[in-house]
Amino acid sequence: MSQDEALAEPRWLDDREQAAWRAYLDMNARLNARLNREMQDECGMSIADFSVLVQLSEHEGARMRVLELARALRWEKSRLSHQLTRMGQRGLIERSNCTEDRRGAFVVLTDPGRDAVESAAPRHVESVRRYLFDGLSTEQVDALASISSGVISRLDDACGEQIDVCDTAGDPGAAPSDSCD
Amino acid sequence: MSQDEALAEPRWLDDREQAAWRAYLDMNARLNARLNREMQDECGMSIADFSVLVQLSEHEGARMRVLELARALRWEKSRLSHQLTRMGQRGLIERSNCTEDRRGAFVVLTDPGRDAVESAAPRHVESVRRYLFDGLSTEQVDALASISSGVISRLDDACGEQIDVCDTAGDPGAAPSDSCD
DNA sequence: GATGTTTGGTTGAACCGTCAACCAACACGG
DNA sequence: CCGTGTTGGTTGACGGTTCAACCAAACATC
Repeated sequence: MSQDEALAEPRWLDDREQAAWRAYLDMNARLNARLNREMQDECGMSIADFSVLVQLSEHEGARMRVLELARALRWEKSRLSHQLTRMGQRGLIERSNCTEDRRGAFVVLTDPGRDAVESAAPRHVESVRRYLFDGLSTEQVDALASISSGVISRLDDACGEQIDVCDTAGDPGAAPSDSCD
Repeated sequence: MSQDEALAEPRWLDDREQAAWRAYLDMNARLNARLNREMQDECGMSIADFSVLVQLSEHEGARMRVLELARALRWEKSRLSHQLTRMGQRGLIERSNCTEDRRGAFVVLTDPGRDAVESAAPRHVESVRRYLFDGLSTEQVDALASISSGVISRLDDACGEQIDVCDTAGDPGAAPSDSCD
């Protein structure tokens, strides 16, 4: 043990970093938990449901191919497939098959689905405001954005070295326009 | 719909806030995924396993009561119980019953458990450094900390209004000392 | 000492996410 | 037409999380 550590010479976190890391982890866990619970209690669906509905509702025709949706959400296709099954059972979306490419499938927003997302969105934004943005200065907002995008780009870089599910074809900076996951 | 919205008058996020929120969500999802994957691939355990082991190893005697552990991790007791069962099966911890309070149970770190956490810790820190701290200025580190603790305290406040699993008896600022979840 | 309440902890079912396997349809070379 | 590979998508099993129910020991009270 001590030999490994001596060889690897790990640079432990200093006090400030420790404090920041702990606080970040704590915030994360609790903010996610809270937003999810509120969404569940007030709107009867999960944040995951909501994210899917948002993507779909923002897309013209409110219908998308499954993989297109998966890429937009940065989800694995398997996860999305399971999710769609559940959402289909609750009537939030429907699947319809694609005539051009008969392997493919479309996901279509149903009327109840649209109602659900339209009623959930403002409440969700309120929560995000209440817990996050209403307490932040504009500098803090910018700091959060720049920290986040820095981390993201470092993760992207690491993506090349190791195997990972990177979207090879990127539309960097394009596409989605609204608030959600 | 438009009536509800008119009544509730939701303050949508402005562009900066949107950008920050999206970036934050994205960072979160991907950083968690990455850290978890690395922990799994390199050390054969999850971040959850690691967190439990860290708490345990930092505690004198490397043994804790179950609820003490749950409070330290801010986990529900049920979640912890399941987790401990799995970890017990893999030999990372053991349960031993408490003679003073015969309802109670101790969780004890086993030797393999100690080996596992001691080998995992430096690698984990390296990853956190690589993706997060090595790319942040000291101002950004402080900003992250202050943003996080702000959100946490707002969540704590909201805790009074609504039902939630707040630790009523708080040791605010006390206890845990090292890097983990 | 019977009775009710709280505390410490486990269990089972249901839901969610990941992984690996799989299947059907396109695509292309020969 | 036949193989071979790739793409779009689903499925099943398994680990993880939550919820509600449960149990036993402790405590309290009369």
